[in-house]
Amino acid sequence: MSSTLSPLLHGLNVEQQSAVTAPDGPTLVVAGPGSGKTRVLTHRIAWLISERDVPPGAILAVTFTNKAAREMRERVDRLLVDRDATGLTMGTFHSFGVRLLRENAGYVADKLGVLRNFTIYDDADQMQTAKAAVVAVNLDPKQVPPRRMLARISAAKSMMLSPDDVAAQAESYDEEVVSRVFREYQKLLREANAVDFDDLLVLPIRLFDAVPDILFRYQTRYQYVLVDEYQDTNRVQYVLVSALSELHRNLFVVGDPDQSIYRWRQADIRNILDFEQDFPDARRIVLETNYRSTARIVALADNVIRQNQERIDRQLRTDNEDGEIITVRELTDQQHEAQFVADEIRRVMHQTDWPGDAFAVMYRTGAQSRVIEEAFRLSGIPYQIVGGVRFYDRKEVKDVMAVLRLLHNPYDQAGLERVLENMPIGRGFGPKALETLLQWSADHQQSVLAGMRAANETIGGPAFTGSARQAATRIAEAFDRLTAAATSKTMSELFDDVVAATGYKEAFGEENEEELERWANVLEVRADMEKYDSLPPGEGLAAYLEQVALIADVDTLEDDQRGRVTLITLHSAKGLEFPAVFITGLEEGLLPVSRAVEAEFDDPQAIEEERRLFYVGITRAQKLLYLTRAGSRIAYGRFQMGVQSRFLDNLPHQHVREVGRRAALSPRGMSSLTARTQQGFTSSGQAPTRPAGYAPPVRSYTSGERVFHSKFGEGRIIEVVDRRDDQELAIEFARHGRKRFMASLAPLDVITD
DNA sequence: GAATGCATGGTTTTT
DNA sequence: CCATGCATTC
Repeated sequence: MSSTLSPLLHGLNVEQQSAVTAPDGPTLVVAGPGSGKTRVLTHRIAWLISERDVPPGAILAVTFTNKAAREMRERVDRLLVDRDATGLTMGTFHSFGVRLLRENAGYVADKLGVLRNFTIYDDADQMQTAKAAVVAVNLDPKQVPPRRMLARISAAKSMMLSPDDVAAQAESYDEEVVSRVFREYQKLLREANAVDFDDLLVLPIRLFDAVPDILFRYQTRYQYVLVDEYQDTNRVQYVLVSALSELHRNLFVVGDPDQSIYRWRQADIRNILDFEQDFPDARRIVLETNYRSTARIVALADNVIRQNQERIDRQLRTDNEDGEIITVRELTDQQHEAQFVADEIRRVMHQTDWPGDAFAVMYRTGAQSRVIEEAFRLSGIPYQIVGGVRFYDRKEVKDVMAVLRLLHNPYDQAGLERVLENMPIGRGFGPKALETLLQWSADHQQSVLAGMRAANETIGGPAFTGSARQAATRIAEAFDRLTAAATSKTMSELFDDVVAATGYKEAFGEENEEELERWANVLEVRADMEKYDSLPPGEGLAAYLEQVALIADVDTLEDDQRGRVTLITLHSAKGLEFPAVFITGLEEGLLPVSRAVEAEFDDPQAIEEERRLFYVGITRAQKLLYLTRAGSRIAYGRFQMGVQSRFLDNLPHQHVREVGRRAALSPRGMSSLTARTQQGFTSSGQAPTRPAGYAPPVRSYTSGERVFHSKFGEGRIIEVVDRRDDQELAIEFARHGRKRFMASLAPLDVITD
């Protein structure tokens, strides 16, 4: 390396540079929001390749989403001048897990009993399997909800517990039940030659245990292991990463404990907090200068996160300018809230020329997007939703996908059930026949398709009734033809065969608008598959299915969707940034979510995680930040009064302007309706008490009041016109004459003296 | 075995 | 409010 500064270090601050050029050995980078974490990672990788001559194939970088991986790879490519990053392994934990299982398919089949063409079960498949498992162990799905079982099973897997482990540790009937369902669930997965998301992490570790040579090969290969979002890794991921980096010990992790928001998914914050205990020689680098947000936003974020008890004290800093004041806004109900967001986006767009994609609207639960969507449609604001019903979750898309899955993995029970239930080809093959088939498959260790084929074998075949046998024969023939097509035709040709052989097209009416659209979605799958036409037939199918299984909501977020406002959950928003951010639904029960509020006394961590989530949202904003809430909203079809979120307490009032209805804010703890009624009967005339330091509540202005405007200085209100949710003010300024403002938007303070 | 209608109960968050 | 599951009907 020459003595001149590497171009890779240009524009990096001292801490960032020391992270990028950190010597070998374990390194922990604690990176606050907007502190250039992605830059550090990409520059580090580029630096290893170009300055340290590390072969790209010796580097493994793990990210949280596919999108992040994609972007990071592009950035590394751009940073490398006369080299390229071919061979660099970059992806999510799950995609890496799949890759590992595929690369060692022979051993995986021998030692773990999972064949090379395994299917990755999605949520619905997992749920179906969990339900079948509950039934199989003679329990009632109504009393033992499969949903909850699935959560428990997933939790167990995340901690690398086997059904036997769970059984051994069981101390209650409840845990006993979990272990039994877990064992059955696992058995069903194997019968279907399927894996769930957790298996993608657990199976590689089991493989390493079974065949240490394989682990050694990967340890040798990956001289450098880098992990992004380390605060959100769970136990399995921790074990995987530790194992892989054990030989070279070049583990470089980046994370921020304050942004840990996946505890419910067994993310273990101790992974990052204890990093230095796990690796006593670890180097620690702290990035705390924020380059993303205005000083006001940073101050607010800092103020919010400081209220968490369980945290390492850290100061967020920025050299950015103050920026615009932050707006806290209360609206009467969720429709008004949505309309406010729409109107405000319109207004700011007009004023700034920012495109729609400069804006993001965030919320705690997916259900909240609906009303916002409606308001946007009415206002003609283009938007894209992250989450909600994904394209690949649409029924018609999943139906077609199920056929493809079955062609790839003839054991795929969940796939077959879907086909039989929803496609014309399944006519005449009902639940009874299915049960017979599944039983036969389990008994004979044969695939479900093989069972269909064996329908006419009088000895040893499944004991179908006459009509079911006919149907089975028909189905078997269709799948035989399709299986042949799958190995000889391109993906788009295969698609055509699939819809023809299953009679699926006929299932859609011609006149019905909705059905036409659903059919259009099916055709969209074809367009999607065409991208894989260039691959050899068998491989195209495998690659396509895998891609679809591991795709996440954020992965579909398009950067080139110019002009579209992003609607997104707070969870999905992690790692993103936008010039303007609206965080909606700042109400008790929503943010923090009710489950956390209920658990408040048993589990204070739950509320703290909610606060971190709020913090993540705040720190996505670069220039403008709005926090909104509705005074009431319709939940479960019923009217409900809202109580302001505790997270709006104690905001630094110099950075915040609160605008809302005149109605007093109710104290928490009782239903707001009750609170208001009680207030109505109080004769003391005293305002309800508030926690100390609470910023003055939003107020309505009255004519004659003296005010201070941040730009025009002192003035007096001479006219007030009430508007919906707002007031129009005419103000006479001492030095600037008369001006008109909307109360909600003008940077005004009332001069009380 | 399929279509239709009613009741029920459920909402965090996601790879 | 909604999606899902179950019962009733043909």
